[in-house]
Amino acid sequence: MPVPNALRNIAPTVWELPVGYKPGMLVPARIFATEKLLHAMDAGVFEQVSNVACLPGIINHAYCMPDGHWGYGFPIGGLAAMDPEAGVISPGGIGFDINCGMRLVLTNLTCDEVQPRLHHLVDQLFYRVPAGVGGHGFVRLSHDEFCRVVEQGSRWCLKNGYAWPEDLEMTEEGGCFPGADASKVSAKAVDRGYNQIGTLGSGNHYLEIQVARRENVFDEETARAFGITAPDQVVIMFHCGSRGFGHQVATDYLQTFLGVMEKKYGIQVNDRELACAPFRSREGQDYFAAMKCAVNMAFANRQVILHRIREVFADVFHRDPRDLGMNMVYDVAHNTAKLERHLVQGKMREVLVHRKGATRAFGPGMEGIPDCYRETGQPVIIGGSMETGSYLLAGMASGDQAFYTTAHGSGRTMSRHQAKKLFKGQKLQRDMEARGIYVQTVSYGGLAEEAGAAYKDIDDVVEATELAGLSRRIVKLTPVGNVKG
DNA sequence: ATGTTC
Repeated sequence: MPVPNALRNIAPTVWELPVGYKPGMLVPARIFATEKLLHAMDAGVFEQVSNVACLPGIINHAYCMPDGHWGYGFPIGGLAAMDPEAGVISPGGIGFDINCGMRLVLTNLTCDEVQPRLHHLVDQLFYRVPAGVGGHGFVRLSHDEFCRVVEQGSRWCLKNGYAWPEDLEMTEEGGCFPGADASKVSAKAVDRGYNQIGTLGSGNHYLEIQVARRENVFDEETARAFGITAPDQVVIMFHCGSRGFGHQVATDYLQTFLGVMEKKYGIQVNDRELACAPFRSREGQDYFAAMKCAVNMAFANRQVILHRIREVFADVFHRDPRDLGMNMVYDVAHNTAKLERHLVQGKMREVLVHRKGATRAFGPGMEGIPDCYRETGQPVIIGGSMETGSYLLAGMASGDQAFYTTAHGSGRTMSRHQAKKLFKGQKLQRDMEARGIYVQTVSYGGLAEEAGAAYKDIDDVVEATELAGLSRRIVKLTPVGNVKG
């Protein structure tokens, strides 16, 4: 793919489109990538990241991570920090699947211990963690009770027996963004979401049994701090978000913003998909409060899924989940907007950070990460495709160059439509089983869309984040079992 | 991503 002529190489893994690349840019646009990944990016990335650079109140740069690709308004892999007083909030900078994120859970089992029961284990997970479009969960909630879930997130789960106390500490922001207000959420969103707690969803959402092979440990000391202590230790990784609920919240407020952006607030954008409102406006604050509900719904969703996973392991291995060492490493969000304090031009100040397909990666010693990770920096979980593996990384002090943010996954190289034409789900399932990965899916078409070859090489993506100083590799994790939504 | 095109 040809890159724009105006693109300048600032450092080996940093590329910049200067102000003036297109009219209206307030700051330069920065792309983190190796030369190989840069050339694998679609033209939409350059178009979209430079459009983001035109949004009112943007600070420093508009950014795109190494796994960046074309998305709704913002690129997926997009990062933009706004001045909360003069800037805007934009749903396109967060994504439809609000608080889509990753959770990584330990076990003290080895691959050899799991292997004889792997099929049964994956089948049970497939049966007990509902997946697929329109899937509904086993938690029966009234609409009113669901409103408490979305205001309290993981705290609701703790009160209702779905969490261990320490799970909350190992979740970004304790599993609850404060200030969530269910009265800012439409009845339609509540109606779509109230029966979706504890469900995986579809698309690239999955639940995976993985192995930390000894030869894939990059930093043994940090791995140990993250709970990876034994050769061929088995871990569980899953990826999902706020389901139909978050989707409806995003849809509702995109509509609202389109109605007021120009007429009421006089804001012009290059693309209607960048619909936004001043952060301090009524509409902006309402969306922020509703978005937090979706964030908390996703935290609660992943928490209830973890509860179900623990039940399945207890049944399959006839042992208590505590005895199986099923503690969380961490839970990271990769589709959010959040007020954070950052050093901007030598001054600590509050900024509104939009991360869309981009993971917070706080470095060592920073406020807001668990004490046990103070020395190492926060754990960062980056999911690859179901065929090629995933990574556990750590935040770095040099992450300050991008508001302590890193990549979130592989990034697609082809559309879902193309992948479906190229791959056949049933054959893929057989091929993967021959290579030691047992897959269960609700949809063979959906499986084909997620073929490893439809994604960039995860090794390339994490290498780029490390070279750029955004996050460093700790352990590569290899899949042996997968439940595909 | 998504009661996958109100």
